[in-house]
Amino acid sequence: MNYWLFKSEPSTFSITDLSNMPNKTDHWDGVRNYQARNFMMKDMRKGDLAFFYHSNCKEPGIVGIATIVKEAYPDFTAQDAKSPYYDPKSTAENPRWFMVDVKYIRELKRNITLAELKELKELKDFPLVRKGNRLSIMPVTKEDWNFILGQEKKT
DNA sequence: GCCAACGTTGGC
DNA sequence: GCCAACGTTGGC
Repeated sequence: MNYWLFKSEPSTFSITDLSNMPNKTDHWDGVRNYQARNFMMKDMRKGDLAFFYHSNCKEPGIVGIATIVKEAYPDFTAQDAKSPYYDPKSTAENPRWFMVDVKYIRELKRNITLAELKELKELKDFPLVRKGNRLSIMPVTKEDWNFILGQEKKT
């Protein structure tokens, strides 16, 4: 089993939005980055766990946990000319972009903020805290996953 | 709102 | 295949 981190802007789609979806499940559309896509296609499996990260907001940080309930399949928003994620180069016959379905598990007891994660020397190799990192989906090692979850109880 | 960092595009 | 120009991300 693998661990992940998913970024989302809460003004677009927050952890609360996910928890309010029917069956607390939604498709994770709009990934338009090859590296993120390749992670989804190659390594992401049903049952994997993911941190839900709020980006581009007042207090960026990890706010919850979700799980993968459906493995990579073509992102239909790429073929919808009205969608902001439309990509004419992605066709039904030869889809370029993929998505997975994720289900809400729980919110963390508190927001583990980016500022805080940056302070932790144990996480200095964690991709999220590296300068200029723009990956919207990234792998998390088991060690980092457990270490970060251990921060939840601290104040 | 600013701007550094980064990925993509397209001319050559 | 190089690389300048451009658009986007996302912290601050």
